[in-house]
Order: sequence, then structure tokens, then C-alpha cells
Amino acid sequence: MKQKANNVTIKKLAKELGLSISTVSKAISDSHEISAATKQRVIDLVEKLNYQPNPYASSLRTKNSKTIGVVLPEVADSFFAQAINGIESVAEEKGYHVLIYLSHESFEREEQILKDFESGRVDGVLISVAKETVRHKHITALLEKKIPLVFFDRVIEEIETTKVTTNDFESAWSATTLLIKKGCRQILFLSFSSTLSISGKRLEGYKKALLENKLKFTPGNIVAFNNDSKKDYLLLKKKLKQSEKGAGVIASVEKLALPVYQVCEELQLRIPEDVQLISFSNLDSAAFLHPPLTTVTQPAFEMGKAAASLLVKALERKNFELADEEIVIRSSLIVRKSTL
Amino acid sequence: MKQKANNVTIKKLAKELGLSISTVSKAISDSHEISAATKQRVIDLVEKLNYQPNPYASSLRTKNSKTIGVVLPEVADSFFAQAINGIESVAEEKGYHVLIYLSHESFEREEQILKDFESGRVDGVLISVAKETVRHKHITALLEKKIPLVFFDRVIEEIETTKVTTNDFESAWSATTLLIKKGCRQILFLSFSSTLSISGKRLEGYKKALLENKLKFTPGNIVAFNNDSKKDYLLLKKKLKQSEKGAGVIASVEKLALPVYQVCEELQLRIPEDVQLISFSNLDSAAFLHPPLTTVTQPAFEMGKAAASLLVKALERKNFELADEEIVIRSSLIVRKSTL
DNA sequence: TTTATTTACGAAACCGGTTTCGTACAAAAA
DNA sequence: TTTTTGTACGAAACCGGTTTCGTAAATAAA
Repeated sequence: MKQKANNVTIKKLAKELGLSISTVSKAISDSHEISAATKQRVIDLVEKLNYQPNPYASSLRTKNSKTIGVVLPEVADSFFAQAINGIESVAEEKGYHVLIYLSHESFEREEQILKDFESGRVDGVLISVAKETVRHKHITALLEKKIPLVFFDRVIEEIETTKVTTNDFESAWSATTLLIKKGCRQILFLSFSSTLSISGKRLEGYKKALLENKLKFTPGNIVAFNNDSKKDYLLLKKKLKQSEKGAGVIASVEKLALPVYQVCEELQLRIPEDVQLISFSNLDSAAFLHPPLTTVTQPAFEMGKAAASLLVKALERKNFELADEEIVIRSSLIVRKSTL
Repeated sequence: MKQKANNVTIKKLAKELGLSISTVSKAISDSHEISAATKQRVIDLVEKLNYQPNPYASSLRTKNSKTIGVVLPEVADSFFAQAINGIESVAEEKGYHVLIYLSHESFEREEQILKDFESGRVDGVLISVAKETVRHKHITALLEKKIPLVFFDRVIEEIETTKVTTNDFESAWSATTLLIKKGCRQILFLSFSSTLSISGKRLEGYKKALLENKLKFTPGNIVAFNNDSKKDYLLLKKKLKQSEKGAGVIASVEKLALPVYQVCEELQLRIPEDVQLISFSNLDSAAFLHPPLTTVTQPAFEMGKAAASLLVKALERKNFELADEEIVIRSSLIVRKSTL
């Protein structure tokens, strides 16, 4: 902290060149006010001294930081990892920096993070909300401060901004319909949140498929996970033990899939003979699980990329206004051996 | 961009309170120069107006940004995803912000990223170098500018700074020894880089185990992946086809494991009967692969956490000096069914 | 009572850029 | 020739904090 290496500043360049600070600044930004000859002298020296302008000085004056804030519930999940890739791809291309924050599914943490964003630290934000998030003053507060925000995957419907999602309803419907076609008469729906719109949609798709096939919807078939792996595990075990032979299971989110394998192993239930399983998942290893997992695979990279593109596009316009629209990028149902 | 909402600045607070800007600033930072009563008035107003100090103004003056830069080769890999988690855990606790950059294994990209860091954008950096990285002027340049940097996992031995690694040599030795004990007389070593120290160490551990068991080291048994999935795939296929019955395979990095499953499937080679496999991997799904994968599991979270802790500790000291030491956190060999 | 400290605060410089505005000189138009 | 316009640049304000330094008033020491 004491003494940072005496960095080369624009002032030094100016002195060295016998020019004023403003001239140097303009030359660097290729202003038409500066002659070609002077510009050349400046960029030559910039190269020679390896001048790196202080981004914070610039941010302070211009009020933008070329930085976007990304808020995720977690990162050790293929979906989010791939989404980051998508986000980074546009950030890199467009010269933006990305600050990453994890809410760990906590509403309070998410609030703190977004509150910090009110400081002007980021030009815009990309968020996939925590499962706990129900209120959303923290989000509207940002929007009111004219800090653009786009949701991806886990959105809040009520907020008027751009949202990038996948066809959750339809995907759950397809998955459920497949299970029914394959003979399941009881289908457990593993849910990780009772409030998230994404969960709601998936559940609705599931319900619709049941209805269309004259199967009664039974609340007891919804298995509500709570992020407490021990309890969740026992609950799942109990439910699977109680389930009828040939039941189906839909894991509405990736992390709920592996526990099913585990429980089945313990209960000596064979997949797919005794239990058929479909999971929303982006695991690369899905094809090599035992047995290979039938998945609803989300276009994670594309979703991240689309969200970032829309955000950046808004940032580049003079008056960015993010339309209140929902971009839907379709998931695909990849049938493997965990279903008959 | 036009008009950001008129944010509340320290100047407004001062005017509102009838105090000077400096007094307000000091009150906020709990300076002893300010009376308790005044401090209270200030923090009350701060609360009331939801004042968020502009981080860039502060950074400009104080020369530090409470931000660390994290440079990774990729993110869609369990190891790095978990490492980010570890890093974030200390960043969150210590009030640091984390900027994420991906080199995508490109040396040029890595150079650009580090060059940007010379601007003072970050207080310190955490890096796991790209597989292409051989030269390292870009890293020493940072160090010379007194920007502390700690390596994790993929380190550069020659550079004198703190490095957090795992016991690569020993782990590879253990894995190889296990395969030999299980009867393998030919063992393929899947390598993803010929220059990275991490690869070198793993290879050495492999060689040592061979030697100890009077097995000859054959260069032809090293399968060099090139990040070109099609070619790599064909190469692996060729090598496996040529390999003797009961051969062993060591995937020196996670992403090389699944291709082995794939190729074995195509060649109708059974794991572990025809091919025994061990992979360096942090995949949660390893236990549920077909067959379950024997892994060298790295303490990814802990490594990220340790690296971040050391970095932050250095940043908090008046004269941060990162010792030229290597912190080794041990991996564990988890034996599953992909080995006999 | 006088002098030395301490307490509590304000004025102003400063961080390193960007941007506005003013101007000298040259070239073009009247 | 005079006026207008354009070109190329510099002075200085500005962004919003932090920090140094100075000082009036209150308190303690002499």
C-alpha cells in the first residue's frame, strides 16, 4: 500500500511531450481537434512508456465504468458456469469487465450486493435471483437509479425489464409427457423453490401434462428441497420408498439429480426399470452416468450471451431503455437411458 | 448514459448537515477527530438518504480499489468453479470485489488481461495460468509494479511469489502405483500441456511409479491433447485401440476423462475390465458415472480460499510482501469402480 | 493568570483523467 | 483588405471522495 510504483500518468506524458494534459487526452481518444502529427507523437510515447490510463479516474469523470455486475446464486453448477462463459464472451468482445458476486441463494446477501451497485460501481447488471427472493425493492431501486438490469433464467416477472429465459413450462411439460408415455403413473416433481417463477412454470408444465393424461395432481408428489442436503436426502429417500413401482422423477434443477442416483442405489431401485428419471441439467457427464441421464438441457451459454448482449447494447445507446420483453431460448430434451 | 439519477454525494450530505465535506468524510470513516454527536448526525443522514459513496472517487485518491482480479483458463470445469467459490468466500468476508477474466488457455489473452491490471484496476491478482503460457514477462511486470499476485494450481515455479498448489507429483505417483498394483502393464498418460509445471509434476510422478515398478517409460504412452476436441478424440481412439488389453489410463485433468468413457464405449472396451481409468477430477458426478470414476480429487475450494486469504492478508499489511513459498494442500485419491 | 494542549472542525490540495471554453494563427470568403 | 471560418491547442473546471494542514475554542498545565 505504501508506495505504488510511480505510474506513468497523462501528466507525465504531457510534460515529456511539451504538450498540455488536455491535448494528450484528446490525442489518445483520437479527437478531431488534434493534428495527425501530434497524435502520432502521443501514441508513440504511450507505447514506449507502456501507459495504462487509470480506469478509476476516467470512471469518476465519465460516470461509467465499463463494468457489469453479475449476480448468481452459485457457481458450482454447470448452468451458471456455462452462463458465465457466455457473459464473458461478450464482455471480452465489447471491452467490459465483469464483477462476479454470489448470493448463495440468500435474499439478504442479494440485497447487499445490489445495494452496493447503487454506488455506481457497475454500469449494468445481470442477475439470476436467489431462490429466497420474493420481495424486490432492491431491484426496482436499481432500475430507478437508471442502472439497467437484465434477468436471465431466474427472473422476476413483475419487474419491467428484459428477461432471458428458456421455455420452462414447455420443457417440463415435455419431460412429464415423456414419462407418462413411458408408463409412469406416479411422477415425483423435485422442486427447489416454491416462489421462483422458474419453479412455478416448470411445475405448471408438469401439472398440465398430468391433466392432459387424466392423471390426478397430488401435492404429495412434490418434493420440496430446502438446501439442507441431509434433510433433503432423507426426504427424497422417504418419498422414493413410498413411491409406486415404475414411478417417474423430474428433477427441476441440476443439483437434485445426483441425489436420486444415490438414493436409488441405496434403496436398490433400478433406473429406469424401477424409477425413471429426467433432470433439468447441463452436466457434460450426463451421457456417461449410470445409467445415462435423460435431461432437459438449457442453452446456458447462449442465455448468458444473449443477456449480456442486450445489456451491453442498452449501455452503448445514448438513452438505454431495456424493453420489457422476454427472450426465450429453447431447451432441448435429450433422451438417454434413465428413461425407458 | 445521459443523466444518471442525481446521486447523493458527500457534498450533499455536508450541505444538508451544515458541515464541511471533510468533516462528513471523517465522520463516515469514524475518525477520532470528530465528536460522537456529529458522527451520529452524519450516519443518521447517511441512512436516511441511502448514501453510497462512489467507489471510484475513493479508489482514485487512495490508490486501492478493494478489488482483486482473478484470471482463469476457463470456468466450465469443476475445479475452477469450486475455486471461485473459495475465492469468493474470502472476498465476501473481507469486503473485496472480484473481477473475473478467462484466458481460454490463450497466452495472448492472458497477456492482455495482465497488462490491463497495470492500470491499477485491481489491488492484487489470483491466477492459474493458461496452458500456452511459457514466457512470463507479463507477470513479472505486474510484480515490479508492486501489484501482488498469487498463483494457484497452475503456477510458474520461476516466479518468486506465493503459490498454492496440490501434491501433483505424489498424486500422480499414487494413481500410477494403484494402476500398476491392479495389474496394468501399459499406462497411458493423457496430458494437456507439455510446458505447464503442473503437467510436468504429474508426469514425473507417473514416471517415478513406473520406474519403481520396473516398467519402462515409453513416450508413446503420453497422449498429448491439444484442445481440438475432434483431433484429440481421434488421437485418443487410436491410442486406445493400439493399447494392450488391461491397460491403464491416467487423465491428468478433468476434461480428459469423459472422452475416455466415450471412446471406450465406441471401441466396446469395458471399464475397468479392459481399461482401467483414473482421472484428476472434481466432478460431483464421478460417483455415478458408468462405471464410477476413480479420481484424484483436488481441494479446489480450499485452494481458492487459501490463495485469496494469502493475497488479502498481503494487501492488508502496510508493506505487503508475498513470501516466495508454496502452500501445498493435499489431494485425495478416491477409488471407485473404474479401477479394479 | 498565562501558556500549552487537546478537541473538533473547515479550507484547500489532491488523485488522474475528461470536457468545456477560450484563443492564436492560418486559410477562406466577402 | 477585411471579415469569417477552421484548425490545433491550452487553461481550468470538474468528477467525488481523502488527506493534510491550519485554527478557534475549550481544557489542562504551569
